[in-house]
Amino acid sequence: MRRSRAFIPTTKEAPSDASLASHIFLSRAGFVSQVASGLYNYMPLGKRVIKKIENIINEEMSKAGAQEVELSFVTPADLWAESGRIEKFGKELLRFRDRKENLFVLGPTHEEMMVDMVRNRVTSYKQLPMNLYQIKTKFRDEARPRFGLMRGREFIMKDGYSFHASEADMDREFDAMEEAYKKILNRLGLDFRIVEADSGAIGGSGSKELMVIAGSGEDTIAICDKCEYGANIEAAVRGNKVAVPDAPEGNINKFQTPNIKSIEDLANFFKIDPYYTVKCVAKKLIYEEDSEIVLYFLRGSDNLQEVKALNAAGALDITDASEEELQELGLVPGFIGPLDQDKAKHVMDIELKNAANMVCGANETDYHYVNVDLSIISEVAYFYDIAEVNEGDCCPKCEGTLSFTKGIEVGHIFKLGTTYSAALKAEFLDENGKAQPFVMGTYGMGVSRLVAAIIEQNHDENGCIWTKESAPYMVNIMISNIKEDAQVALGEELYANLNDLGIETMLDDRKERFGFKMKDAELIGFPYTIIIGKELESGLAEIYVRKTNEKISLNASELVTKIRELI
RNA sequence: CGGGGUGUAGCUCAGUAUGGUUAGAGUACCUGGUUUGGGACCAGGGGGCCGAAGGUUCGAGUCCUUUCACCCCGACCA
Repeated sequence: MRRSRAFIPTTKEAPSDASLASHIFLSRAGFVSQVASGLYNYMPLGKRVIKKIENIINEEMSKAGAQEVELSFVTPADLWAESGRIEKFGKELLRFRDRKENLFVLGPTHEEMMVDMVRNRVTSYKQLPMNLYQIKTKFRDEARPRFGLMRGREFIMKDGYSFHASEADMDREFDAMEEAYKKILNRLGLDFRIVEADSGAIGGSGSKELMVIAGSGEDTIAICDKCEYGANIEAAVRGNKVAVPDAPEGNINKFQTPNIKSIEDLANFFKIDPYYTVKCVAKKLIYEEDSEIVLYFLRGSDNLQEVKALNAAGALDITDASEEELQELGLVPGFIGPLDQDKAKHVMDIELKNAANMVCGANETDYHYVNVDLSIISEVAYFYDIAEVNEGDCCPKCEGTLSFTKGIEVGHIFKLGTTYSAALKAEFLDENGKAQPFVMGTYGMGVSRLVAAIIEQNHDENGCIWTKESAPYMVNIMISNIKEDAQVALGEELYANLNDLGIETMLDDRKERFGFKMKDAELIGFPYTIIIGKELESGLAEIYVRKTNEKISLNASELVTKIRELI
């Protein structure tokens, strides 16, 4: 492509609302333009990057034996009613009626559609397993889209669904997809981590997220410094503490603790480590029909992980409980303890099982118990892992230490089981001629989010730095002075040669000054820029490497060879 | 969905407290000239329903009401 003819509207200034590097540079370099909240146009460069990513996905999916399909974007609301997700998805589903007043939704994900396409067409175990996927625009009417391509309302996603006759076969495919996804991200040149994730309300036996490591990521992940273990903070677990603080000694006793309500005050009052205090976090759990107050007890040194708390109660939603609501139940905020607790349902953190030498509320204003041995209630109480891991905690898999980092979720793979096939009555006949629902897996990867993730991880103060397999063009040939015939001649010659070699090349043939064109090349982020300039008088030219900022000076005749060597 | 903010040229923004000629700057764009290794310079030029609707006024970008859009914090996010 000739730069003089290309539609690449670069700008010196970023849109005022952009704060993230990817958002700023993708806008400034003319890859995307915003249309409305969460809606973006892909201009030629952006479209090329999208295609690059899609091609890699297609190649790896094909190698893994998956077949590409394309499902209708507009989907009948009936299907969503059938699976029960029309309520669950709520306002994120964009609904509308056609001229015949039939209700439709724009697909935010396509489990229902895929199952619908397969049911009654795949009817025998002999046809299984089967893995179908598509790369398609999705629409979720997010309450608050943000960060440019990172979280749009309309976005491009690869979504795949596999159908199996058994759990074991689904597990096998799940692992195969994890491998395929690894290859895709490696080819894109990304630093990523595959982490354990919360399976949430969707159920299933497992889910993993593919996180691109970036400070601007919206997810916190806990990773081990010694092994491969990594998990979303929502799902992270920890190993046993190596060193625990010294325990206070004594017999159980009731102590007056005037106005001592917080863990900090309590620890100071008794001069003990918060590790030996019992914290109570009261939450209101929302279910389909009603709601209730649930008390969560955990060590004073820990914090409640809300997603875990939600899962422990099997509720739809969790919110804070107000003091009034607690008092109505006869609870005394600040002094709530687990002993003789009959006012509200409660959940104990797994670490409190048989914990000794604890200080906890006495369920009475201004009183706490000390030296409590919780083994006295450990037979009857409900224990669940509800604590959020802390930095410095032990890895659950090895001797290592956990630390936190931020990640961008670019993929999520799920073991769905029979959730959707059962709801939509998608069945096959097994060896015994018995009808069984498909055992399913689902595999998502955010294509447009990957574009942003690549730049989040690969940029500097001057602009984008595309990785080799994601770059819109591999080489940019810059003619420094368009009035110098020799420079133009060499540029044209190289342009023709590189194109013949199948190397995607941009020829910057604009009548602009050197600095202007360099800034432009840096902003766009071509991996390599051939600079044809003054030194041509002595037969030399340069190759500028965007990633390292180095300039390699060499004889003009060696340029093509060197480029082929570099790419 | 709660709380806050902003809408003026393609883009970034002045101007609005205190209403008053023809609404400004930078940048981008067009023409001509000079320049050509790090976002050049000179001269000339085009470009605006001041988000929209209603109102107050002799007069509204500026005051009032309504509304829409976008952004930020939070809640939410297979």
